Amino acid sequence: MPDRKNSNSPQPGIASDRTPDVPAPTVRRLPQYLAFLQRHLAQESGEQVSCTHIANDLGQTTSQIRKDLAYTGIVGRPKVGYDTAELIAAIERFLGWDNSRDAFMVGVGALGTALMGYPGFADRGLNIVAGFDVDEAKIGTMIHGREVYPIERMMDFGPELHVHIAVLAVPAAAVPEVIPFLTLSGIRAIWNFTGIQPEVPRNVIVENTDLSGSLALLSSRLEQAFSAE
Amino acid sequence: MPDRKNSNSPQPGIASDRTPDVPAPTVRRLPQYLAFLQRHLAQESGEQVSCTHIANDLGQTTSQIRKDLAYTGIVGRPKVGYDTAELIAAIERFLGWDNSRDAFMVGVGALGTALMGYPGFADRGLNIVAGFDVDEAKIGTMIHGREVYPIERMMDFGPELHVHIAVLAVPAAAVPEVIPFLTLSGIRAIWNFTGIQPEVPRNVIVENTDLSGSLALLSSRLEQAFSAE
DNA sequence: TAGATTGTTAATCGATTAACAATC
DNA sequence: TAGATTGTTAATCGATTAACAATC
Repeated sequence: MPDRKNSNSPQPGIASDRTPDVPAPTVRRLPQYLAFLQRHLAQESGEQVSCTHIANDLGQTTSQIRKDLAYTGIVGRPKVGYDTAELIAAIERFLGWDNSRDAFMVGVGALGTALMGYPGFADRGLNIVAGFDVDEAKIGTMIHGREVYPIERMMDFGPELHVHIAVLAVPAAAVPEVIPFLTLSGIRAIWNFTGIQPEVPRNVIVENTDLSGSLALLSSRLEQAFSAE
Repeated sequence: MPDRKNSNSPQPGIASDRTPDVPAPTVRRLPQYLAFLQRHLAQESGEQVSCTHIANDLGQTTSQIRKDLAYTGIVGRPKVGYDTAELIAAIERFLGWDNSRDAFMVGVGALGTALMGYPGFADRGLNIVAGFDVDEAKIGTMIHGREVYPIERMMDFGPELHVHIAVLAVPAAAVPEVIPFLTLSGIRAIWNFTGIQPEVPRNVIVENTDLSGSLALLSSRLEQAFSAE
């Protein structure tokens, strides 16, 4: 049996798939480029942009910028560079940020509440339409204009509203008991802020955002700096 | 001139430095291990733990666990494994999470407010003692028990309270005007949630936590999954 | 045209995984 | 002792950086 895992070799005569296995680090950098390009477009003579330009502003190499941008499918012009508006459109399209998608907030404690008020989500097409919690006291309240429902109701709303994304911000200990509600509601992607890896069916996408990992990096560098004194 | 950059070769006769250049991915994983170990210690017969044990729970390889743990300086015993409590202590010590450190929250909008109410910081020794903002309406209010001051006051409080850490959660556009206040206040480490790379003196540590990078990864995988249907 | 910039291949770098001798 | 697990070195893998021909 041939090992086809991660095969990057294009098969002759067969059109290549839409997304040819873009490295995660590249995808993570795209929003940075996007933010720069939006600032750049607002300036005088910002219609065109070169890799040198982007690299200087973001403190990266031109090689990396060129390689990253190539994944979005955009084509530049030698000597000239890229058309800024076109490049913005290409990145947004690649990320799906040109359409808005609805999502549920699961767990409306301190972090969940904060995230619901964070404009960065809506700016990027992620539209939180409702909150869910197990806490009786929170049910029926409004958070930044969205109502909070008992978690069981997700199984009604999910299929009804065709919502496939959940932002998970419950306490770590509650993760195992909450996950079944998500999977039974038709959720296909979970943005997980709990720090616990949830057990989900293989077709459900989980993206972990772990604040403690970042804090660990900050802490250890600080330790190092102080101990060097 | 010999190239000493990133030299890992220990010099004979000279005691090695405290922190021998631990890879960032390793540091980011340590909090995961810590969380597992704390759960593990609470169980029956959780006094000892092996790499196999940790790897199974977290879905990683034993090689990686062993390598990561070695960086913290802990020594295990063949056949037996590690002493759980000792391993917890070693990781906390490595990260500096065994002492608490004070920090300022700069920018108390939606995200800043949320982060101030997030118990995960205090659990890991990061103690937010005050908030700062430019918005007149917010000054003087209390957020989760901490008062909000005008940003200029940071230059008084920083040196007075010996606070060296700032959590930065102002709008991206406000970053350039806010940074001078931090550096003039004796801030040495910035946990940056703005998505903009701030210009700081070389001795100031900046750790970027960019939610949009994570969202980008989630979005692109979702795009891919939907387009495959 | 001449020169700057792209697109892409090759070289380098660093992290992960595999393997295995040492050890309790 | 026999066998499981550590500590560590070697092999693999993948991302970043460098280099350069193609191009407008």
